[in-house]
Amino acid sequence: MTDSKVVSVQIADSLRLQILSGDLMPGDRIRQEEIAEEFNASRIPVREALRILVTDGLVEVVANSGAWVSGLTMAQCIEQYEIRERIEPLLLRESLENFDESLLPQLEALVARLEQNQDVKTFMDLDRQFHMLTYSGAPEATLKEIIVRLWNTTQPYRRVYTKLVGSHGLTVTHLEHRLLLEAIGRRDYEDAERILSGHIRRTRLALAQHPEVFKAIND
Amino acid sequence: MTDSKVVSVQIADSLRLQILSGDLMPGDRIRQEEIAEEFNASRIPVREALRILVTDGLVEVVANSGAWVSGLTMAQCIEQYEIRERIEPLLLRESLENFDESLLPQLEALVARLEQNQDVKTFMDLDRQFHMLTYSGAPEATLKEIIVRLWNTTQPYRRVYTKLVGSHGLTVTHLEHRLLLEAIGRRDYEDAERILSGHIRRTRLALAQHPEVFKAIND
DNA sequence: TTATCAGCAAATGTATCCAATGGAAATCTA
DNA sequence: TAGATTTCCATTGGATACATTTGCTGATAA
Repeated sequence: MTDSKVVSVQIADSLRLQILSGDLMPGDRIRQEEIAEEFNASRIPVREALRILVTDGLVEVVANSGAWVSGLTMAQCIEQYEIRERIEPLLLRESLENFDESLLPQLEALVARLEQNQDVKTFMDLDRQFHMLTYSGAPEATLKEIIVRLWNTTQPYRRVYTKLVGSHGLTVTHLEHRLLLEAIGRRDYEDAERILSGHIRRTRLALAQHPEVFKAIND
Repeated sequence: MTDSKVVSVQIADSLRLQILSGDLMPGDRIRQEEIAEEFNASRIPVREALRILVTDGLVEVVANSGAWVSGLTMAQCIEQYEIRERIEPLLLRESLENFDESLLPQLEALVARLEQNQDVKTFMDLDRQFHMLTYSGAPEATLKEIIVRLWNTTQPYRRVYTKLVGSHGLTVTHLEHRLLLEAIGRRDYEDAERILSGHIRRTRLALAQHPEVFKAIND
């Protein structure tokens, strides 16, 4: 039932993966017939899939014109970081109030792997896993949905930025992860919130100093 | 083009109005065929419309089962107010940094009409107009979209609550509107942000004291 | 009485076909 | 030649028909 035999959802899942992996980039056009052929399906489920991805913020559909992978201007991307800065600490607190302590070793392991990692793709994956695991105690509601959406729409720019600064541009990131992990271990909600807010804020400021990231993607 | 001859968008607009007006309530089922007949259309554009409304957070679609008007538990509604509390001040600041002074008389007029008004439906309408007008200087981007979505999904509960407390339960609201208007007139961003945050917070706390609002809607 | 299961009806999911839109090349006009 | 107009075609939007799923109903048995 959850493995979703519904074709439209399968197509949406596949396209989502392609976008988040960077296989499809902002601005890329998505033609219904092309995708339909790819999945041996008709265009109907493709259209449903596109609407689902619009809900995720990953695709833009224009009537009688077509669908494109969503892109952000630098101003929009920064705005999304400002939003995250204000609401992710809220999600973290919700999560910590009901947190499963047995997950701490997994968090620790993720931080360790992040520190040793050199590959950009792996970094994106592990970083996301780490933060989402810190949110695992929070209910599956609007707040989490909004935040996942913000992570998704900013992912292409985060990836290019990460590639740009390289692994030794991430030393502060690793320190912040350590701090966050430690605060969570102490169940110090307030400290954790503050660290997380600063973590996002610093990333935002760093991004703001690299307009070339956006020029690179927006052609 | 904006008058949208696209049937799916027309249907979505109509359903959205019905939900926001309280004509359709949370939990109400939406049958594709029924809507299709109503608009002399096939089920295809109805399905598209439902997906659009999912994006708005107004409808939930379950595969192979059906579509319903979205509803919130009390906890979810409160969470949405907490989100608003943190991000609407941000939108307000964005707006005020680029605000059209000539709109001040309109804001003033809306506040005055709100104070004199007795009707619940009119209150919902004017209150929304007032706040949205204070946001009119902000760019049409993710932040505004998120906030409109939060206003939409919480609207049924706000309506029932407003009906419950009656017009003399809104005296503090009117005072807060006055304060907000005055701060905007002075272009005092910081003060405006604080007043708005408190305005939302107070409403959240008031709602939290009336669980019967949610029981009334959730059957 | 309660639980279970087969079968049926109603609603959703998808395929195929046709209509309508919008952009771009091609043609015409001043 | 520049600009406006027309024509054409690729692509999306919608209608009809059919396939699939769901969940109800009622009969049967423990």
